Amino acid sequence: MPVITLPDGSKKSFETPVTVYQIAESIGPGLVKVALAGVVDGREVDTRYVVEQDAEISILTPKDEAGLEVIRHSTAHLMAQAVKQLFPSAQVTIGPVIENGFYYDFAFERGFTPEDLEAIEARMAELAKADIEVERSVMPRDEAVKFFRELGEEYKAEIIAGIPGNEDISLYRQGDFTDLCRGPHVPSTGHIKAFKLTRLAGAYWRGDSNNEMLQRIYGTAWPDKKQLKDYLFRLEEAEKRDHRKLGRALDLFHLQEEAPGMVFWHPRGWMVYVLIQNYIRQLIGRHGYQEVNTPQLVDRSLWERSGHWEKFKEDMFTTQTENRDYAIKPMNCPCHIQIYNQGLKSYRDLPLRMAEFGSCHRNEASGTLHGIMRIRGFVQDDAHIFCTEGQILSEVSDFIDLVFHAYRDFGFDDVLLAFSTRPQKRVGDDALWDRAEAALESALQHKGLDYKVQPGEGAFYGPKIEFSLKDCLGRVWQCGTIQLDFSMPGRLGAEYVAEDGSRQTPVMIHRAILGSMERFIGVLIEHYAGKLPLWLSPVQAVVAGITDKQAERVSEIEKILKKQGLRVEADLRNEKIGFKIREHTLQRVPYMLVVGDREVEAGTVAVRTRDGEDLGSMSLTALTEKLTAEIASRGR
RNA sequence: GCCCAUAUAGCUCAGUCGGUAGAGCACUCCCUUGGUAAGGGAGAGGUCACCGGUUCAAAUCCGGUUAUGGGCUCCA
Repeated sequence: MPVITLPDGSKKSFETPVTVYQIAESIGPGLVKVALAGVVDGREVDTRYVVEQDAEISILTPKDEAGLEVIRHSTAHLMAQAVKQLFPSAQVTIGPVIENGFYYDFAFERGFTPEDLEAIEARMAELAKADIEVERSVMPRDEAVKFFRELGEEYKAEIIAGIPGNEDISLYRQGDFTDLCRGPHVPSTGHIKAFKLTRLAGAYWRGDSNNEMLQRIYGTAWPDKKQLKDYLFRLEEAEKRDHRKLGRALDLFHLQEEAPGMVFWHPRGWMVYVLIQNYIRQLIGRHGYQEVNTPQLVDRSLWERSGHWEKFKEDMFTTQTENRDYAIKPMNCPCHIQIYNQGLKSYRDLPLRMAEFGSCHRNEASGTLHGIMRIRGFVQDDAHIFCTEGQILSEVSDFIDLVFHAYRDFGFDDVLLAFSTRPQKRVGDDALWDRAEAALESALQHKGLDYKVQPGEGAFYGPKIEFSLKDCLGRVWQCGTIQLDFSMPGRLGAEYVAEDGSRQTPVMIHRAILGSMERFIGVLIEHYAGKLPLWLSPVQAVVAGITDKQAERVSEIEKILKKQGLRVEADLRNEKIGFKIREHTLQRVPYMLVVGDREVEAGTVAVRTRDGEDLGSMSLTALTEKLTAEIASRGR
């Protein structure tokens, strides 16, 4: 008879086989009400699952991450049930759990409308209220295929056909709706208490753009109404931080129809841009990089030799004169090799680190464009390191330090690493790839860093490490990258003279810290909700008088602070001080320096932060010291 | 590129049944000299994204194009 071990180590023995539900019952009446599923010896099961032998068991409730996933998964089923009731001709396909919610893809002869969504949501609420039991059953594979075929669910039948023949097919039935599913699911629909359908989208069957387009409905689900409300509130917060909104509101940049996917930088935005560039310049200068600049327009033949033409010709902008075809450069590496190739290099020249704020254009598919985060014309903080195989470890290692240092200066402490290996479509033979992958991974291990492996996700010429940072809302942005390339230098004829006088091909390391300047600025804007740290603020302080009596002193202060290298503006408009403060606060200007008769008299300014904090009056010297210290600390 | 939606003043948006367009903010001018998030008044401002169709008549209905938004696919 089963002896059950609970998570706290306590044991309970039962006379006869018991269900997870009964176990919950034996622990306490409160638990029974919230029990969603169980974990038996590490396997998630329904509450109706019968435990016959000794086992370690835990009960999943809405408080557990796994319990919440059960709710979300069951909400997806609930949605599918509602859709089938309202639109019987829709076919169900897949409906997985995703971050914060779920989606379900349907094959339907027309698109769903927002009105449909409301109807579906209303029906879901009814079905949840009816508290319909959810029952699991098992069917042999062929029978299951037949079952779904007869229902007209061709996609489900196709999914089952792909499941190994020896596996049981489990089905979940709730009222008139049956779905193929591994489970577990909530015991009854009444456990689904708080959900909302959030958006409609198209999605390809099996994620393949050659397949038909399905209708996807996204939803979110939570243990209770309060958590749902909190989530919707967080969504609103994210919307307020949207870099496209802030970019306009703070007069940083704009985009317009005549240049899709390309940015018009306004003075304030460009100030941020240049500040970041100068920071990177200074940083990599200390790490032995030399900055270069290369042409925008390069003959097609170079891209053919580099291998880009074959793989990316559809995505490159091209132009021609009388008898030559050019491509606007989509990346900088082939050009950097041209500089390398000028003059014979010695092993003594290596490692040679060549950096460029390389302006690149890629004809990204129209549907992928997004604000300044995903654009067609962008600038990479790019560099290529030419070195020997023996130098890889120290170069990669140094770069990892560089990335972490830079991210911290920008205020990001949480950095995630991913290691990507050889993709299907690639250049270079397998022996090269073996060496490249081993070199990169050993650098990673040498540093003792945690990283995720992404098989097949490498660039076509070599494996890579990607550096992603987490912003204050927990969103992850891939920015930095380091990629080993054992192929392109050889293809483009780069070589050096080794110690023994022989000609050797250098290894090339592609790397970027921020990735695209545009995208990185977009990330910064959203991370800080526009309140850029002082060192990056386009306007660091505004000086304003109470009335125009102080105008002269205000201008004088502006001049003094500017002379000290601070980015200061005077607000001499005929407006009340409250109005000026409101405007500059909304513009996220870090400091307001208010000058009234008292301050003129005392030779001070009254300082107020953009967060509304009153720092009182201080002398210009004290102010400058404070600001200088804050600037020096950057985003740390 | 694919699916769905959207496009009206500088910005954010309203515009009913098809009858030549409206608000708030911003802008200009005037009054106001006011101590920490909006002082008051007046004025100016629109080829309703673009092209075509239906109609006596189109911001409105239909078709196409472009861009934008949400996804999918892609991302050297």
